Amino acid sequence: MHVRGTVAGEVEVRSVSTSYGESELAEVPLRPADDASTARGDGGTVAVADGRETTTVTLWNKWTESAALLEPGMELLVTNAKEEEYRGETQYATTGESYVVVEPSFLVSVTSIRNWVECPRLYYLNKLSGVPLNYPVVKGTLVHEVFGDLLRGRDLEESIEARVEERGLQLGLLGETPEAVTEEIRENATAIEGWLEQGRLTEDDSWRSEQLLISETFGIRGRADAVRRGAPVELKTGKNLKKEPRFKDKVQAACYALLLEEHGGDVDIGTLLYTKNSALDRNEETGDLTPAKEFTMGEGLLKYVVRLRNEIAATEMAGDIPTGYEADAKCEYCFEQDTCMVVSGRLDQESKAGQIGQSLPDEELEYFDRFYRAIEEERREVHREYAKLWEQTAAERADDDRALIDLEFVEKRPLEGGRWELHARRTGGATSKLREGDLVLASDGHPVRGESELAMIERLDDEVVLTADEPVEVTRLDVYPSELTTDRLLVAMHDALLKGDERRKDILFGRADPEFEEIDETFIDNNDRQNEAVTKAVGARDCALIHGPPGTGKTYTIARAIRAMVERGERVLLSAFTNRAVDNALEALLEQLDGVVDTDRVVRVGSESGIRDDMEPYRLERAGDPEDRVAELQNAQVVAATTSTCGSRVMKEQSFDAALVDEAAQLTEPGTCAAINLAERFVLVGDHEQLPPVVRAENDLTESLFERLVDCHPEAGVMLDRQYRMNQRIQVFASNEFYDGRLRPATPAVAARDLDDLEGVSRDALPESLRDPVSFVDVDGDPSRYTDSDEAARIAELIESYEAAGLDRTDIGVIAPFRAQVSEISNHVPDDVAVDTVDRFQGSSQEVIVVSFTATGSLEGPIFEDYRRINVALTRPKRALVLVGDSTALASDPVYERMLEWASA
DNA sequence: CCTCTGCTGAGAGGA
Repeated sequence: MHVRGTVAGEVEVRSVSTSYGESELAEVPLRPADDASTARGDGGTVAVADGRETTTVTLWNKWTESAALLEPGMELLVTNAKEEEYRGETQYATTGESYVVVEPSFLVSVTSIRNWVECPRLYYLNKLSGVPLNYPVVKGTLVHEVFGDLLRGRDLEESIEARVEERGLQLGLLGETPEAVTEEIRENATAIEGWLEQGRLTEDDSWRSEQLLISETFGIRGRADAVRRGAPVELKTGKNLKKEPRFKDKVQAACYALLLEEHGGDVDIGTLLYTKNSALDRNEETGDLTPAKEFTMGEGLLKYVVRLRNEIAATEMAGDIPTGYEADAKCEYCFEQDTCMVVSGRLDQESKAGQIGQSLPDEELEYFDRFYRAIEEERREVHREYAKLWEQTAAERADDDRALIDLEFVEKRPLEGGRWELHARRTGGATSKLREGDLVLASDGHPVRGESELAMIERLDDEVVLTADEPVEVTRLDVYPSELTTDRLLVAMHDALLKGDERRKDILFGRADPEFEEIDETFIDNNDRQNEAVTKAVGARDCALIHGPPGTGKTYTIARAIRAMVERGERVLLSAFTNRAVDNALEALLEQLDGVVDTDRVVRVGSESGIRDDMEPYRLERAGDPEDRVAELQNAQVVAATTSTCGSRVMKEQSFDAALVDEAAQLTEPGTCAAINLAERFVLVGDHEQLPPVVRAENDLTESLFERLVDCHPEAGVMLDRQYRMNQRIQVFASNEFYDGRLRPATPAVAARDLDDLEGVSRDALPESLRDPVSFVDVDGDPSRYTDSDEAARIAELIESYEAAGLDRTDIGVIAPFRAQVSEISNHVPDDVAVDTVDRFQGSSQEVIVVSFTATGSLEGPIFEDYRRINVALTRPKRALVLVGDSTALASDPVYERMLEWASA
């Protein structure tokens, strides 16, 4: 039986004498995890400390190593345990068949285990500083891709040509030619092909390539290069003339064996394929001509791998930093020795390799610590998402919008290159977070336990079209939780602190004040603050901060500033958190650059699905001739990309004179660093009175660098104060409440904006209660929590009134706080009315906005407590704003009460 | 209690 629970106290390891001799054991007090105990904990009716709640699990011998990692509160799983009666109590103990898994829901990747077994410090450094673009790695990846193609039956030459072409940009940045790369890949691939051919002649092989595997029991995930007759085959690009595979390679294969075991296999053979071994390299001991080395994986190795995995999970849960002493690796043979010593020295960390260099100042060490912890907390949240793949039922996943269940499989079509196109039909109208271009887990029923594969969503309407390596008969799609963003945040912070220049850090840490060059030029002649903002941005030696409240033309200001920089011959990076914001800013910039710079010197970097269709002509194609690809990027005077893409290997090779970051108040500090790390100077543009960064955990990431710097260096900031969007009556509340009354209409025409200005619209045709630019409609609250159907019905009537007065439905937007209410309203109103959450409305505007407050009783709840959300909602309309809600509930909060007074005036 | 965008990935190798 399996025992699972939470460690309920301190664990001690001791020795005992048994009939087999001296043995080690650890007695772990465990509070079993079962549904009953969870329910009781919630209700609080049964004391948690109740003795009967806790049992004891005895871990024997080698498993005591894992026991020593345990802290109270950690999760523990013991498989195949035996039940024992001791003094009238039921206890458990490991058996010869047992595995002990620490924090099983923390999925450790196979690569992590492989790095860790070499040296835990190597694992840490890899996580902290990432792997830069280098040729051996790109070549390795290419050989793997070709291997996969061969297994899927693709022609060798065709595969090599296509794969090299796909990586044109990377190869170009590395200065490689297609011919030289092709030649090298061919050498490795020939070894593979020969070996495959041998197999085909002698036995009936069954193959599967590139399989993504997740084990909920062992807490491991990874992607096997290939599986042959149920056993893992691991491909290596290097040479190995020894008799045995390298130990870390064995460990890697053993990880896949564990993963395969959970998926119904029973494997004890692993194959390592060293593809640089050629026929000429006859092994002296064995006489081998083949690149393949088979080895037997004993139970001991598999258990050892799980113990390694436990060390990683425990370290991550505790937030510890490895020192290298955990391993008996020899530092002098390590490729990363120098890096390791520098990082240890700069961050003042204990390390087996020793430290070199001067430690960072205390405030930087403290900063590193704080943000390292915050980012790792985010990472653990991503891991919680993985765990939900098996902890939640399909229906729960669907309710959380994280899965589409009930798909009907239609067909699979083979694609060129051995991949597959999968078609399925949606049988319900369920919503989900999934979008076209997303990478998902496509399964025939369960994302972990069933047949499952990583797939790309090509189309998502009534029919779902996916592409994948294997032909899964897909009936369900799950969001695939990715650590990529977290990885990049950590690397960005590392680069800012350890690679950033000293002057930059003086500014970031408030040790020096930003300086500005005198500029005697007028850029914008009808708006002083905009002109000042451009002047500051252009003249900044370090940084400038532009605070742009709603409708104040910050996008235009950015575009004008970039044009001025480009005219001075500078190379500029344009960035923002979302693809939408990047494309908006780029659109405005292209207008400014018309006639100033060739459009082929403006490049948009990002994925095809992320970039808006009309910006596609500017998108940097990754595939093609290396020289061409790299020229397009290097010659670009303006490069536009999301901050996340700025952290990619390709972008990290680029450098700029200036970085302009739009919507900077929505970015975490490390997120902002990913962009500004690439430039000499930076300009942040945003509004910290609107929505803050989206983070999973509450921590230091919730305050943006923009907001912190506005406080720290007010002299570097400019606030745009004239808005071009709202009728004056609409603007008043936001101006007073959020901008100290400093926001005002840019022109009398803006101030007087009215529905009557629109063609065919007559304000007098509206019911009297809606004739004012701001109106309030009182609705008795519906007691349900996140929806209000009365309110939705009332909103539908309001829309009819506006339509009757001549307004086009596409000029109306409806904003609600909850997604549930958004879909409730969508069911009541015609399709061409835009209905969305506040968060998604940020950055856009409409002629008429209707806000559904969906609040009853009290306004408790984070959604209402963050007033920045109301600021966004109330500042979207140009000519008319209608607030719909329960006045009693709204009046219970002073800010909302003031809002009511204003709306009803 | 809620809001929710990014990312192809995970692993590529060198004594």
